[in-house]
Amino acid sequence: MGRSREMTGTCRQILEAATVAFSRKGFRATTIAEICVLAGTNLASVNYHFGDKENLYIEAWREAFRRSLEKHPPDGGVAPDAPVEERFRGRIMSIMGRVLDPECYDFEIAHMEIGNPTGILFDVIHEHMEPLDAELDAIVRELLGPRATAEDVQLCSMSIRAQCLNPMVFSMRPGAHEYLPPPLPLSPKLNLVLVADHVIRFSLAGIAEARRQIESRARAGKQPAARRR
Amino acid sequence: MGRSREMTGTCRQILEAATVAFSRKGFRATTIAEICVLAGTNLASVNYHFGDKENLYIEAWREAFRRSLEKHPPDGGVAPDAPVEERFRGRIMSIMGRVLDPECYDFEIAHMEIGNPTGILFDVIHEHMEPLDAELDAIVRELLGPRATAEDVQLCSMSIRAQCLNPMVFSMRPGAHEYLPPPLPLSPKLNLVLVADHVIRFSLAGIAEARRQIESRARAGKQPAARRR
DNA sequence: CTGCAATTTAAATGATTATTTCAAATAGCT
DNA sequence: AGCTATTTGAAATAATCATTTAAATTGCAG
Repeated sequence: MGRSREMTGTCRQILEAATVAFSRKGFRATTIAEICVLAGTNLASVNYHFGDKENLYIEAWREAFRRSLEKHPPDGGVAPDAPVEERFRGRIMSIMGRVLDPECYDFEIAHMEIGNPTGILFDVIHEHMEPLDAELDAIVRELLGPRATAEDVQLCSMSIRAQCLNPMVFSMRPGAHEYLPPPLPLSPKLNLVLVADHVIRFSLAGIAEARRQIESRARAGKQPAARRR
Repeated sequence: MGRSREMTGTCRQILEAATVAFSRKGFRATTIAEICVLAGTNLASVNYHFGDKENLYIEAWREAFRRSLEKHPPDGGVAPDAPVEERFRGRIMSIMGRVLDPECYDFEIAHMEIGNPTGILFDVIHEHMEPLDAELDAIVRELLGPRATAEDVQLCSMSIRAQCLNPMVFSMRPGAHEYLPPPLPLSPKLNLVLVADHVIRFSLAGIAEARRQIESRARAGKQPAARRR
């Protein structure tokens, strides 16, 4: 079968163009024609190599995710036996790195999909993201101490993720305004390390406070004749 | 001129249908036909009463914002001379109320606009939101103490807003799954008071930590022969 | 009750835009 | 040279919508 074991030039160019295009405009607003122009290939190439647009969408997200994690390992390069605060820092740096890195498209595509759902991507995203989410949750649980309930963990994880994903919600990625029509009202010049450091300190303080509350709640519920709420 | 001083039945019905429709699918994906079906009016009624779709979009957001604030006053019902923590709590309750209340559409429409910008709404949104944003910033500044820089305030405000808006990003508003195709992976049963209380405690702790850092930074920069970083 | 202006209606206009397919051309390999 | 994988350009196919128009209707003032 000639060349093309996997990923001949055209194929790869389409894939890369697709990740960019889908991350900017989402599935519906992106046209195959646009992708092909960006990829420098013929209009028919997408259907030839990927069958249809939906399949390309899935493959593009897979590829974006793979490359994103390759560049920003989820543990942030921190050893698994490092102190929990260090492991926490590593995770946040990794997530925010992926969110803010203009070469990473996985979160952007996922965000577009959530904002204007097609349903095409939910299985793939869930399958790939869940393990990472669970690992972050485990670290948060560790920080909250042994008395933390699942709900405690969920609330704190929510606060943390919200902060990490926020720059994406407001299109504050570097270069975003080159393709986004109107200059958005709030767009501080942000610097990964500055923001990530802030998020880490802010969140560790929030978690410590939650832990205090959890432990005082546990004390109150144990020592005297148990009195709930 | 007959009846219709302002807002005859049809007009109001269109406006209400439009806020709902735009908040669900954004400007582009919403068709005039859809709005008219939802409003129970004729297809031509939008053009007759509002001129065109863009103008309806603007009017719909205006109306959604007005009603949202009417239901959830920005100060959360806390007196202006209350302690700053109380005023902070009031603001958060108000914002999260608006975000999570299924009858409020202002944040949802704004979020759709940000995710898939048309530019049509930016002026109106900015004009209406800025004062409120500034008021929250002022409270954060108060909490951070006199030594806080604009950047300190900005970072903390960002963390707070991120947490408040997060439920919207993940379509966790009550009833969202009735019109959103696929059930999203993470959708905890959330309760306004529970989540808002968490956000308030979490954020106050984060702010307190930031304040500590600001003040130790100020001490370090003053007393000894100034040594930065 | 008449006539006028505001509203509502149904149908059509008109213009656009995109995915997919196809048959022919090309290029690489043996 | 001959086979197969790819690339090409163009066309087929299809699906929509915002907006306009002219006719019908409504409600009120005179």
